[in-house]
Amino acid sequence: MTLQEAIKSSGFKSEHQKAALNIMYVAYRVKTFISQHLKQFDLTPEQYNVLRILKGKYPDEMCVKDIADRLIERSSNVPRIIDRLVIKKLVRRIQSGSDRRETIIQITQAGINLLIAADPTVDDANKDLTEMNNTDLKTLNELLDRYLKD
Amino acid sequence: MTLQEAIKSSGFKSEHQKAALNIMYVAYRVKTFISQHLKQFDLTPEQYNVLRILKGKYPDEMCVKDIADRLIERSSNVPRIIDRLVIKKLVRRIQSGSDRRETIIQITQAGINLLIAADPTVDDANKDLTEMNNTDLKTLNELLDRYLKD
DNA sequence: GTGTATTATATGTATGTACACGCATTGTAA
DNA sequence: TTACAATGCGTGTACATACATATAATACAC
Repeated sequence: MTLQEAIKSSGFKSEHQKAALNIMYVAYRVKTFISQHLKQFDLTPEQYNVLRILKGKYPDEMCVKDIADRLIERSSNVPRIIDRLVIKKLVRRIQSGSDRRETIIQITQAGINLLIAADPTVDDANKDLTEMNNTDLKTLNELLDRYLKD
Repeated sequence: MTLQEAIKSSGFKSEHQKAALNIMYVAYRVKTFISQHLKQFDLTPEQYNVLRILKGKYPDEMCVKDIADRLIERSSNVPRIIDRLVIKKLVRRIQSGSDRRETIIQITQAGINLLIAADPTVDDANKDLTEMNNTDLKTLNELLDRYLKD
């Protein structure tokens, strides 16, 4: 379903306006799709992303700020996402020794195991989203890389 | 800033994965940018979209479902967005006569005036987001239109 | 016409966001 | 050293989301 069909409208003021709406529409669909596939693991996309970042650095330690810097959404709310991961025992909070302002976040073995189970599902979901061939995907990525000014 | 710079990573498993992350990253930046420009009008992007849909049909009447069908996010929460617009006297709720399950939502003159003030700002913001020329924007839109399977 | 399914709207809960702020700690300049 | 600025983390509030559910009204099968 294209943007026009989705919002029952085809009157766009400009390619600029259509592009902005189009990007947000496709992103919404992508996020929803991934979210549905993560549900079986009782993870939200945000929780999954935090876990993925932690596993990527494992066994290196990361503090809250390190995680926030690697998130797509520059969330000021990483502590609350971590709260929920701690409750599920997927990560641990440890007071840093070197800088006592920092909280070190460690992924637990349970967190690693959950990611090992979830990752193939997410990879498959990313591929199932689209039938686009690799050439077109590359072009799309290049255009998206150039879309934002700064 | 490209996706790689933003998330301090360049290791993508595939063009599929990069495209999904890229779309969500650019969408996040677009939404944040528009949101900042709407702040001066005390509107969230969601509230702005609902108002814009109502003005687009004005003076035709719309019920809650009609609005939801035209939103990019297929929100089940249009009633709560309308709650906030009613408090600001930008829209009115009216019980439908033809089908008493429906609630007719009318944009008020204050709502129309606010949109008249806000629309040029949003249009400018859409253009300020990017330096991309119209040819590339068209290509981007075509690729986005083809990205999703269904 | 009656009973049941469907539809339109609203609401409760958990989760997420932006923004503002508070607190403790660290860095730095006088 | 001491005062002040900056940093890292957490939290309060308003707003938004998904999902499940509730309620009322309508549609439909029989």
